[in-house]
Amino acid sequence: MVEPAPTVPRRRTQQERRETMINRLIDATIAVIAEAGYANASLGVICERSGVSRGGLFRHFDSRLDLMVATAAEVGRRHIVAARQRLADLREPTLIEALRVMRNRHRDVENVVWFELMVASRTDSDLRTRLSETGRQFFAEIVEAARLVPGAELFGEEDLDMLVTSLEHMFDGEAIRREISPDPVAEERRLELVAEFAEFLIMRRLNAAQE
Amino acid sequence: MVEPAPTVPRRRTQQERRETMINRLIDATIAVIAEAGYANASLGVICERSGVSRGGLFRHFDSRLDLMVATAAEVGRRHIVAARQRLADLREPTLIEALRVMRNRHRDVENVVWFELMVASRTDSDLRTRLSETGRQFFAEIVEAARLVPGAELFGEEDLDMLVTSLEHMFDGEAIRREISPDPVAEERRLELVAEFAEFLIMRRLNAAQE
DNA sequence: CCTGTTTGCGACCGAGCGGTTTCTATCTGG
DNA sequence: CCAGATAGAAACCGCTCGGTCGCAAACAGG
Repeated sequence: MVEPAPTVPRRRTQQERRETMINRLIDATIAVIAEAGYANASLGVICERSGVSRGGLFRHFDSRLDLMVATAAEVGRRHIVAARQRLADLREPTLIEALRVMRNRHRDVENVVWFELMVASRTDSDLRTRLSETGRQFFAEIVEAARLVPGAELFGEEDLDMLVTSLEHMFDGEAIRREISPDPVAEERRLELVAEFAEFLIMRRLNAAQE
Repeated sequence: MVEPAPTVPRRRTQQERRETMINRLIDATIAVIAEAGYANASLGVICERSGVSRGGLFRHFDSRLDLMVATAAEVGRRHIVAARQRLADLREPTLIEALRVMRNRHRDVENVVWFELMVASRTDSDLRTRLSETGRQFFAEIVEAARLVPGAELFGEEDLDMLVTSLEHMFDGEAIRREISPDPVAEERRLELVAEFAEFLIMRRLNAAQE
């Protein structure tokens, strides 16, 4: 019993064929949304990019919306995995290190795609409906990941949620702005400012707890 | 000499005809972008909304891009005018009042349209190029308007710019998020938090100046 | 009032869109 | 090895898009 010659591709199961196809499509969708935006991510360019035909695409996704929903779930997943990984890499991250991780995450394609989907959701009720559950889960997992940062234990769920959301908005806006008119000096100062503020908040909590 | 009967519209100059036409088109464009987003603001719906024909539109704007650029200039103008007005209304605004003004501004149609245009700019190089000058001017005027807030005099141009930009990003993000999944409690807490932080910054500046 | 110019209209155009259909290639279970 | 099922390709469809064009109405100025 020998393996088939390497020139002839080995037999793949239907499930394998299916999964590679879906992965290629989602990868291409992520790349295209990041480069061209949600509205310009047409099935034509996604198919071209992924090397999958239109027919092949519709075999696995019933509509463009379905593809976008699946893509949202995937970028959300990757975002969380990467964020936890980066935070775990530096065992005891300082505040500014953790903030830098967060900022870098928000500059990555995954988060840019998520942002594009959120902005599109505002004016596309179908997309908004379909993404609502994914979104809730995603936001919850973000806050959960934020628990890995020292000092986070001082804040209740609601406060931490609000803090993290505020930072997300700031870094999202910065990520967009820097692709229009970059300002690295201000970016660095902003990071330091936020770090100082976070330390201020932590100090205040500690003092309050002491009394 | 009598005025013509009111049933017969009075004679208008060519310039008047032109200006009312342009105003109607830009007003409609603002409304449509705010409701449907930049990508879905097609000339068809803009014409329908404004009551102007396609031919009429192209008499005054050579392309959709030109219309969008003109719209950007107009929303920028209105945003600044309104912001200055609101700040002037309360003579000596407290920090939290000023922040509330800013937040309300960012929830208004004008700023939503500006935001849509900025997000679209990221992936549309033509739009980005055409809006770069308008954008620079706009950002500068925002920072200038921020000088009306007591405490602003403590900060240099660059620092104030960075602070205001950070707040803009936060409020922009919040304005989008609240149309997807509103959270009024967190919004209020966020405003208070930011006010506290601003006070913290001002205090630190004052102490630093004292030494 | 009358001629030339500007303004406004709506039918029309090619291109690209999301989605369907038809047909072939590949895998599956017996 | 073979019949039925799944995967993948490509031509095709109706529709909407931004933009053009020829014509009629409204204004301008002598």
